[in-house]
Amino acid sequence: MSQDFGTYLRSRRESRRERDTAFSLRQVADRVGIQPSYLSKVERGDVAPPSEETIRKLAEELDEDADVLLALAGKVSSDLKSTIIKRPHLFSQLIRELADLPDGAVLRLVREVRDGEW
Amino acid sequence: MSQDFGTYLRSRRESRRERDTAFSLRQVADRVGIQPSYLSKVERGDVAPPSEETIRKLAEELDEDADVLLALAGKVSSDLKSTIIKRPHLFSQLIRELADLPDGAVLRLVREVRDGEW
DNA sequence: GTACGCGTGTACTATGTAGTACACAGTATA
DNA sequence: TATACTGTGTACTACATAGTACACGCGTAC
Repeated sequence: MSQDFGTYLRSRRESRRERDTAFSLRQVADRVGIQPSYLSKVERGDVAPPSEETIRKLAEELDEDADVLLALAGKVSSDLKSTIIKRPHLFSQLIRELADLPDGAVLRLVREVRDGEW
Repeated sequence: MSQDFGTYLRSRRESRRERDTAFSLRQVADRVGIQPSYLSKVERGDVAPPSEETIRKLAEELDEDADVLLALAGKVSSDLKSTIIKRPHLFSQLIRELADLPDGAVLRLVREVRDGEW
């Protein structure tokens, strides 16, 4: 499950590398501010996924969705956490209500909230 | 912030104790399966809040809402996390959309989903 | 006046998290 | 054939998490 994270990360990096040699493991690690050996271990799932902060930097570097990358690492963005924590009863209810609904229904809800007057 | 957790826990326990002497710190700790000295430290904010599992037991013991207690401890229920992690893009969007809406609007949404045909 | 239950202080621990530092062998480059 | 860059192996670390174990002094009830 957190093996997925590394595998995905590597595939994304390798993919970018085909067009741009600046996406070697070493150079990405340098730009993100971590040791290449560490990134190597992360990509091979040899160690647990990095911290949220490091994942965010990797996401930006590779032009990926941070929320998705965090999810692959088994984490939830800290801003979402704090939103839930501010009104736990309300948000817990809602999320449990939506847990089993199909994508379409949730998406419709997202749009309704965004467009509608709430 | 996690001082709140202990303070709240103590007040809830003391409150129940007024009517039922079985709610001494020692007895609650015993029933929950932790050391009294540890619960003492938790209630006084001397240590960080316990694990989710222990918080759940405390919530049941004191007849409190687990989500609220977890929130006071700065945590989000793991079942909510995994719901978000399964569809990160969808749920992250939605939660950010709702973050700044007033309680009433979110509540209306909860009800709408529960009652409506979705 | 002692046994009991109470909350608390001190000391310690196992496991997880999030990495660093450095050396190494292989490959490409000049 | 040096040089440079590549990914990786090994060893180590600081800090956080989630507690346990045991002893202590205090008040109360018998």
